[in-house]
Amino acid sequence: MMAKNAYITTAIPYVNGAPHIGHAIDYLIADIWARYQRQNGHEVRFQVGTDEHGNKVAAKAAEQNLTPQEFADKMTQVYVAFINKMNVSYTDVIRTTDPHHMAACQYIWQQLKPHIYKGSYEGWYCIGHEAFFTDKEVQETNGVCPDHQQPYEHISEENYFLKCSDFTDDIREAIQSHRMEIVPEFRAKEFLELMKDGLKDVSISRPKKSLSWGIPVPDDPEQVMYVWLDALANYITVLGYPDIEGWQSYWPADVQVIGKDILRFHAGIWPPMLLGLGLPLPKKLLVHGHVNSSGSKMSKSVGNVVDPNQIMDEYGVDALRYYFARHIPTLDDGDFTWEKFEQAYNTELGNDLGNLVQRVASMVLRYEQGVIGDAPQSEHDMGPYRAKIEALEFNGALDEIWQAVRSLNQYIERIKPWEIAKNAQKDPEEVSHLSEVLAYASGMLLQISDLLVPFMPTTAATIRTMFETGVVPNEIQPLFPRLYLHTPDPRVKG
RNA sequence: CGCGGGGUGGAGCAGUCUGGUUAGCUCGCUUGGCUCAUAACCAAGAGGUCGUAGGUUCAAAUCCUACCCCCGCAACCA
Repeated sequence: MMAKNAYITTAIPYVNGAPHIGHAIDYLIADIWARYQRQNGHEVRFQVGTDEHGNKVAAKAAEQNLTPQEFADKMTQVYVAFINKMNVSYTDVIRTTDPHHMAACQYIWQQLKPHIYKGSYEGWYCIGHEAFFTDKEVQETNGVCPDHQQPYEHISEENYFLKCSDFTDDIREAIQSHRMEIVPEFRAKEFLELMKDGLKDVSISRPKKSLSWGIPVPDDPEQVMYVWLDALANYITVLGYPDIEGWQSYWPADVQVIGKDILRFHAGIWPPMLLGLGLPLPKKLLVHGHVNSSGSKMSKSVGNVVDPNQIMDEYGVDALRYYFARHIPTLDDGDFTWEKFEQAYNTELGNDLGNLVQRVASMVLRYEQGVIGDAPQSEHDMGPYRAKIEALEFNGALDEIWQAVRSLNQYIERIKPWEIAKNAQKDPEEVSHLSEVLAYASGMLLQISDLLVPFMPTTAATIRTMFETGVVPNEIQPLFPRLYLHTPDPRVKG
């Protein structure tokens, strides 16, 4: 069978702030999917990137006495370093300031011209910022810009608009028929409800005087592209659209991973763009939830923001990947607390998995001098695991892996290799029995390690190298040593 | 009557569409067992008016009605 091409995308973060847990979830979900597909022989293209235009970036750059490009370069490095640290197996990095991307956006604009018209955009404008603010922001600040101590003005200006409304019926049909499936289902319902009166046209440009840092609109030097067209286009420009051969073999994307906050743009603006270009719609939009902290939203003012870098520094990448993959439901909101995290780390990673690996390895060392014998290949039923992954419920797939971990622990308890070892001193037949049992256990661990590959690639590799050569190395380090950095250590009395 | 999601033992969830064995699972807790292992592992147990009140039915967490509570969203928030 020929390897099938597969394409998965992540939302490109706006570089005016540092990477946070929301981004981490995005990358992690996409990476799990990508690694799973590769394991199954697919050729995977996996895009990450950064969104770098706009006034906020220009303003931040000015604060630091940098040009917008210099600032964006710096922030992109921060993001790429973060993505690497998470061990994300991306294949492409797209930057909205890439010359090819910018040229492609201008091409896209030209192609979309039949669906673009000039209109006026009304909104709340701050002269100090030279920018518009949303109703929400205006409301929250009681109509006065906190930075400039000036009331927002309600003004209107000339903009180009994309006629999303032209595509309402088509898109509704695509969602309902699952030609563009929105997962989970309730998000699809939510969006269909939102668009029931038709998609709204969206402003896709700003006058140059109010938005300087952006891609120029073709044939109109007074206008600059606003974020939507610029940022959303990345999903195809990164593949080479329109002029670099090869993009056709990856578009439409199999899965586009997004957060629930940006569903409306990916379901209401992006598809009209694609249809306007005559391109097929993505097959799936995977909408994940948000991560709360102790039940409430993470916010700087509440002071409950958790830095994913800290988690990785303290417990390692795979511990972060594990917690967010298993304890944050893939398709819904979840909760992070240090207590929950450390609990999961110590019990599930340390006691269940880590200790299991350790006990098997040490028995092979102690009873077999490290040499793993032969055993009939046993197959744990992978059906439920696969079903969960196909359904994009990665937390459920991890539950299945832990079933396997548990049953191996039970098996060892039932067979009691340490007793066989005692008997083997008198009864030579027990020698081969013991060898068989430990070989079976080692085989199970190899299988578990395969199942872990998409989720915890480093751990999976460690387990594999430990058992696959047939000789267990003498030095065994605990996979997940117990850590009590944020909760009291129960081993310490008093 | 804006829209959506949800209320199941201490915590997190499954089960609800297609009513029907003792309401399942993970974590925590208690007790027991074991000793290969990271104070780990295994077993048993305690703990639940399935949000509230009605209704349908031989039978409801599951279907119907009303109500209460929590959480998101409410179009340019990258």
